Amino acid sequence: MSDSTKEIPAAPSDFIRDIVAKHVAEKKYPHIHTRFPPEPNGYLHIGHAKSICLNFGIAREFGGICNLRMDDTNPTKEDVEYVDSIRADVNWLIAGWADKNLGLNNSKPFYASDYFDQIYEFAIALIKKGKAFVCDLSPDETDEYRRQGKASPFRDRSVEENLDLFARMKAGEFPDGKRSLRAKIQPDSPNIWLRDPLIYRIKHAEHHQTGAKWCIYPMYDFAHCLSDYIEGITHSICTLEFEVHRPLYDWILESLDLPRALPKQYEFARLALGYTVMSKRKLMQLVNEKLVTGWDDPRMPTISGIRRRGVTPEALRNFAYNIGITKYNGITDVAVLEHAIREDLNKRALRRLAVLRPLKIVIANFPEGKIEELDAVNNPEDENAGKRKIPFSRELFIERDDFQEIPPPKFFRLKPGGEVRLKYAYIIKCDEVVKDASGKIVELRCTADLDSKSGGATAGRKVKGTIHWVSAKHAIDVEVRLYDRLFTVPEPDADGDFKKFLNPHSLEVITAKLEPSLKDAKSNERYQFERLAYFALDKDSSPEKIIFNRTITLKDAWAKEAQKI
RNA sequence: UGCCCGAUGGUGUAACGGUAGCACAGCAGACUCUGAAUCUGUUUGUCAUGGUUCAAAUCCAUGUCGGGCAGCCA
Repeated sequence: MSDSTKEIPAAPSDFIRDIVAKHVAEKKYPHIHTRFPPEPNGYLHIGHAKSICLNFGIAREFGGICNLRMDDTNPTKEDVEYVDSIRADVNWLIAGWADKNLGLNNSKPFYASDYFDQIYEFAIALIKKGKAFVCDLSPDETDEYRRQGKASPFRDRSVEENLDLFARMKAGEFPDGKRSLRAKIQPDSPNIWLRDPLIYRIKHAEHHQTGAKWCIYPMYDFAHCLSDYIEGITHSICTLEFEVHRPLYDWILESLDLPRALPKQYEFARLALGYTVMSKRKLMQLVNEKLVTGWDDPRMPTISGIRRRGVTPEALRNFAYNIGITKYNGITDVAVLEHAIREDLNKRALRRLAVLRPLKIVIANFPEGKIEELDAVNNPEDENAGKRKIPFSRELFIERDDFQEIPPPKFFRLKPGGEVRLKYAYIIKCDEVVKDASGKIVELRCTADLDSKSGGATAGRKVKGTIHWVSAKHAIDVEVRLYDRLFTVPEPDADGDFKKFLNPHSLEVITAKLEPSLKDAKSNERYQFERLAYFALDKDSSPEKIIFNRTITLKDAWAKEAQKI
């Protein structure tokens, strides 16, 4: 099987795609048009990635377009910093996959705020139809009336008075909260969102896009369906909590007697992932309280954090594909994400030798000063990745974990008197354990079977274990950041304070010994330090100070076995 | 409390009235110059009770459990 056919999974199927496919078959719309509408009030997280993959995936599979739209109707919570991060994250996730299906407005995202003039006109049209009114009730009174299903006493104002008052709201004559524009639907509807919902509120606040132009802003329910209509969206896909809003979405559009086909809203379950939190509020808390280094901290479930950690967009997309789309609110096992990451990295990562926690060994029968250049395979999964040379000498470092003075059963690494193969090099035997005054092992004296090198006379000799190593005088000392799960429990936000479940060991910074070729590591490459984990250069890495992030460990069957003992 | 939505192995998902399948995880084994990868085998499931039907995970009713909404947030 060729790689290209292997890498493109069969088009996924789910209840939303089934609906779209049916509409395509019926030729219900000239073309399919979706949208991804984040509010720029925080960074995108992996839950948004699910939505991006759904919306752009549909556009891609059905030859349509997916608009990137900032849902920016609440200026007091939003910021351009977030606009910029959202653009970067979306572009990164869809690059080379659905970038041709990305709908932009003069190479910029769409903004709901671009439509404020039109939305205002739609509000006036609604007033003229007698379907909206200006209400003088205070916020508290409004709540109370709606709870009781009671009509506002201002419900029956004349169209003229409503028009006048709404114009004066816009002109800035009233303070925040003094009046609002409400849809006139049904004060005692069983659906709260049909109980004459607010569609415009007064907010004397500058907007990051429209500046000081407005002091009234449309509510989500009013702006969203109209933005969809204005952009010609056919399928407006959102998460389950908007399900109860759907009748309002339809009511607004139908009440306006619009000439073109109306968009329809469909809802799916948002992603919940084990061992993390997903709400923007909680993520913001972690950032503000400096419990992480920022929105793009590699431990964060944000797209920027995941990217910085070293995960590729392909892995994230495969994950999104694997979890499916339903209306069931479940919690996805992180193992599914981790599997998608490992599967992707296994195919692409360049293999390298690196020792995280060094233990010095001396090969007594290897001449002092002699250096051998050994051939090493860059990627056994990809022949085209070629080979490289790694230096071998008398003094080496091996992983401390790879030696046990008193080995447990089934330990087939190095032990006193035991043999092990040094990857790409010789079979060695441990002759002597050297300790310091405190009893700590500081060095191992070994001898090598000098014929056992690859291609040598005894190269075929079987020993149970193979371990990695670096040449002591050639290895480079590099900062390596070892990341682990941010939380210690599968559902940190199940109840109470999620912060008490923060994993104190979610980051460990060490100086590791790497094979010299890693001096030239590239930020767009992925590396596997053999037998350990996958790594990528951190965004703060420079030639002067190289920094590696551990993206994810290799599966470790020995750790599991050792636990049983 | 009212309204809305949902329920298939441990987890996530498929089966669209006709053989309950897939992935992850788990377990056992093979292979291995990565205890990785790969390969083989395997444990575990239709929320409950009624009804419709030759036939129900699927349709209907009731119940149970879970989620959402009840901001001038989105």
